[in-house]
Amino acid sequence: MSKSVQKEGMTSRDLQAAKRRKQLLQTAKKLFAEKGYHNTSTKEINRAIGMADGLIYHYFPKGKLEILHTIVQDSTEGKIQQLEKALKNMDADMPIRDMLLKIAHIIVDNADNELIVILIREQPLLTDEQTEWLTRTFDTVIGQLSVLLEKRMLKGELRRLNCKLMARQFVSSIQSYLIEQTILGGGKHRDQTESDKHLMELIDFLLECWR
Amino acid sequence: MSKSVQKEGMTSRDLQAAKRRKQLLQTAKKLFAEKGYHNTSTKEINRAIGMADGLIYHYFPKGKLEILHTIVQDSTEGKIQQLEKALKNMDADMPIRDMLLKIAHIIVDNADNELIVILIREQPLLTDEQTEWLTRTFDTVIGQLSVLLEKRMLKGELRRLNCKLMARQFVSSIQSYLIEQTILGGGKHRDQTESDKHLMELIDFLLECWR
Amino acid sequence: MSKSVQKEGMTSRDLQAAKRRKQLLQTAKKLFAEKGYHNTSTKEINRAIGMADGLIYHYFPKGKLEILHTIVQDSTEGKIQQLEKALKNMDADMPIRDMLLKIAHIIVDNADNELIVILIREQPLLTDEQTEWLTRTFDTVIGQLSVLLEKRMLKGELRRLNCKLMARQFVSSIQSYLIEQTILGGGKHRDQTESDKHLMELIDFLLECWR
Amino acid sequence: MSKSVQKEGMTSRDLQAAKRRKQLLQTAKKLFAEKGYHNTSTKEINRAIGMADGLIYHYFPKGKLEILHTIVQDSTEGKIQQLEKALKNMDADMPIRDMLLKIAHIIVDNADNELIVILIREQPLLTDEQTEWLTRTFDTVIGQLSVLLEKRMLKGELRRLNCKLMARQFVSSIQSYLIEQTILGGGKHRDQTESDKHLMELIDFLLECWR
DNA sequence: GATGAATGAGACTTCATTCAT
DNA sequence: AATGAATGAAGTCTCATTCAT
Repeated sequence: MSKSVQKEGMTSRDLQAAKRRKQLLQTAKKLFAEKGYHNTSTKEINRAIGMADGLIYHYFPKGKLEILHTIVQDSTEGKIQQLEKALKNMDADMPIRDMLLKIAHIIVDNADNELIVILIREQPLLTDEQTEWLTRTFDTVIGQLSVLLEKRMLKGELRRLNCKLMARQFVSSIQSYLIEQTILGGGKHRDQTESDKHLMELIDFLLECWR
Repeated sequence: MSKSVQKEGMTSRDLQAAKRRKQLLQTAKKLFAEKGYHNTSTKEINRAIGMADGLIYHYFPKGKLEILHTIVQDSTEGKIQQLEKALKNMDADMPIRDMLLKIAHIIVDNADNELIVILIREQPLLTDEQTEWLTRTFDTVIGQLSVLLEKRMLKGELRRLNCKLMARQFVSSIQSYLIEQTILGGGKHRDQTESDKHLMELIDFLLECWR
Repeated sequence: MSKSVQKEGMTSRDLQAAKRRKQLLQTAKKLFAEKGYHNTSTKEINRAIGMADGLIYHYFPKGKLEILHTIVQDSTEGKIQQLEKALKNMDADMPIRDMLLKIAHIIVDNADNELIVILIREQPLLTDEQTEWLTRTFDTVIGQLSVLLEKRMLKGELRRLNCKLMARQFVSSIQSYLIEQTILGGGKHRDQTESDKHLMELIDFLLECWR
Repeated sequence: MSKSVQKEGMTSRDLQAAKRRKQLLQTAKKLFAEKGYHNTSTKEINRAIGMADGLIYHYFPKGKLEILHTIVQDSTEGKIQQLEKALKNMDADMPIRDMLLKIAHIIVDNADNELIVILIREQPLLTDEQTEWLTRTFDTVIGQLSVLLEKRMLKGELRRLNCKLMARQFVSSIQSYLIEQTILGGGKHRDQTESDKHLMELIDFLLECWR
């Protein structure tokens, strides 16, 4: 009876416990992203949610590292599927500019900033499986994206160019944008509108290049 | 009297000391890049170069963090100047493809992989000055590059496009390439030839887009 | 109303509870003997019998130490009486070899191996009363045994020797045998037949010495 | 350059360190024997010798268990050789009573009480090698002792009996004596004279049996 | 310059025990 | 009776740093 799935038949106590666990993960994620895994003590996590020191080992018997792994697992789980599905169901008749914008948003919104920071900064601490996930995600997106671009090319909406490289170019742009916003950006928090404008600018330029 | 510059009048003892210091920095850099700053103990560094535990504070009185800062300082020092100079002296008559390839190589070779990993992973530990260096480097390269591209555009070698965005696109591509090779790549060590081919492919595609 | 004695008028719930309690004691005894008291957590005991963590304090309100004391109490209770009775009722006409063998078996069978390990290893944790039991048992056995041996001596079945020391010699032999089988033996589990043969050999040799 | 062997060329600092290490082992041995391994905290050991908390890991990097293993190693090392040598060099012309007394004293004096308590109580924590040492010691002593007894038998000083079993009987007696003095005896500390008298009594009785 | 013993704060973790449900 | 979340003291261990030699 998985704690995270089974929601019916849970007593209020189970619910409370599930809530604690979730809160613990959220707080740890925030702190890990902010200050780094090694710079965040378990005590600090506990204090942040007003929890007794030992309780962490009730929820995560293998300790602090299990928390990190669980955070990454929970945050990435299903994301490839979501991405693949979204890309697969992309409407072929939608204007290409709208399509690219939509894809960009899916990637950017899907990738929460805290997760990105953790994945990059704490990568040596991740499991092999999780490290592999990073690579696979890129490849998947590029693969499916190049298929979509190819269709547009055949319809004459784009010049005849190497689709794979077009896809890589698109992903590189988004990646740069994300890294700038998370790792390098540090404190600069631009507002949503400005962010959107930046994405739009990127995509319009790409289209100009590809037409 | 900077230890690393002044070479005349050094006794053999001074030379030995300078050698030790250099070795310490190299080893620390390697370990920091491999396992992260917080996961590398000073003891580990000392053991790696067969040095006594206390001696680290002779070379770096402010301790471990000073080592990190020195590594970053030494590794980045003069790099912007080198880049600026290289970009400024770029031959205007060189075929554009060769020019872009040369620039790409300057960036890639300039940026040693260990440094990149450290700059990205340990960014919160860097001094403000060093953090700023990261941003300035990008801006500098993009600025000068866009000037170079504009010249080519005026000569009719490129389509009329936004030069700033072209430059960003170029830098994003290189950045993606570097990140793939360092942070994400993990164990995959491609050989030099394959790396060169990849860079060439990127540039040829960019040129195709821009013409 | 001792839970382990009173069997009539028990509801099925009482029976279930009595069963649990017994199972808990058995499992704890096994684990304490195997890994030591301090190396066995209450959680481990609970998991082993599939019991909730808190329930241990329903059965043993004073906690873990009470379990140890109860194990020792239950295991030793009545054993001196049994021994005394068995020794007292020893048939005076039985061949002396059979008598000694019978006594040896009474001691060995009476002393279950897990109990011996616990008594010796965790002796500092026992109550004073229980510690005293250990000494008294030895003295009792030696005292009564020496009486039995004296009778045989008077009947001319044995040489004229110090009966007390004969008894001690007998007990020492059995003790060595038991310690070899429990503390030192570790993994070596000889079968019953071989064990019996060893005891017989010991006794035949003693008789040879004493005749 | 082994710390415990090389004594020449040691600076006063080395000597001081060696002294500390020895003191640490002695104190830990005493405390482990007194209160048990799990009941003795590292802090307690440190306090007992006025040492800083972390220093234990300078001397024993693998921690508390390494201290126990070192204690057992140091205490047992060379003891078999000593025993074997002493038994081998036993004067064949010495009166048999004196010989047995001497052997008893070698065993008893060789076996320091703290070590015995630790070996028996903490046996599950020992290395396999150390556990094996216990068995081997018994076998060795019994083997050599039975050779010595056989010689006496051939000289007519003893009856014709099974030498191996005689040796076992001797060792069992000593073993019982030791266990009584250490594990079971608890606080009772008899004086040396009384102890000697007890051993003598044991041996005289054995000789009476064997003649 | 060099050594490594010494320090002690603080990290992670375990565990018996309590208690609301 | 039963559950398992909650508690917090205490344990083991790590580590950057200091300092006498």
